[in-house]
Amino acid sequence: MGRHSCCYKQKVRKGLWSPEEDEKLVKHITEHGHGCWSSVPKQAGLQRCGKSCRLRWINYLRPDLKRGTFSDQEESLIIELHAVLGNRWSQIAARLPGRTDNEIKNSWNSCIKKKLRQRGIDPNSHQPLGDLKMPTVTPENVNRAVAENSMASTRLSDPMAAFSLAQLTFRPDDRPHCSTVIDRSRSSMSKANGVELQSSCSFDGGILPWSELAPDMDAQLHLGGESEDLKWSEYLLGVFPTPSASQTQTQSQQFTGLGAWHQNQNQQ
DNA sequence: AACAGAGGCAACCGCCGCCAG
DNA sequence: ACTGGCGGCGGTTGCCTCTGT
Repeated sequence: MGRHSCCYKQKVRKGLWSPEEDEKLVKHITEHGHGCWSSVPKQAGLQRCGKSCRLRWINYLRPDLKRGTFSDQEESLIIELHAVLGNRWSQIAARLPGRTDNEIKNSWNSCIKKKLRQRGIDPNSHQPLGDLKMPTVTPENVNRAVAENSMASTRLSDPMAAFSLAQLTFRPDDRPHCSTVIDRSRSSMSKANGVELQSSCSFDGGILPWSELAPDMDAQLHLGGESEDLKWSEYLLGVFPTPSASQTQTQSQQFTGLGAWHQNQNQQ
């Protein structure tokens, strides 16, 4: 249990991914798809375990990632979804196109929780701190609500409506800046983007279409926050070719900053 | 300028569920 | 029915950067 067999078979590298490793993984998946993750490291020439490759791809190399600061709408949405789904980050991520469960989880733990407490809201129960009269949003409650609604074609709209969530949303004016700054010098920052995949990279793991869950927020989500956010794809455009361009360039041309990474590695 | 503490974030660990043999 | 392999998930860790002194 735990560690997969592939991790025992060969000596696998750990720690931050180098640009070369990213390049190899992107190249392999772009050309062949990931298929069986456990075989990806070998086929791609990586000394990593399959799980590590999968994680790296899903969280950083996937071309449809948005990255950058969470918009107010996204943060509010995360809070609302967390009130209903709890720590089911993958399901929450499924409602936020371009966001990963890891990113949302990190944001929740480092940023959003703090903000909720500052507002006098318990991030676990989503109720005012010290207010014990209100029914608590527990996993049991959520499960019950979800189960009840799943009877009718697995819709979650009612559980969402069952909880009064207006109190949980942030006002845009007083939010402390919660930034995910793209640091170009950081060694492990992936440089991949704009790669068209054969394999699916859509958010299809959700339990129902986003439009069914909160149809009117869908538009807001795509409009909000874009202007101030440094979009991952935009950042990467400078160092990584667009899909059309990538087909005519060698992969080695698509990555920059190798020197910085080597320097970093040497320092260690 | 140097240091210490806090915060952010990438990656790993361990567990679970599914599925094929 | 059982077992092992694998994908997926959530929790946690540890490194790096930032910020305050």
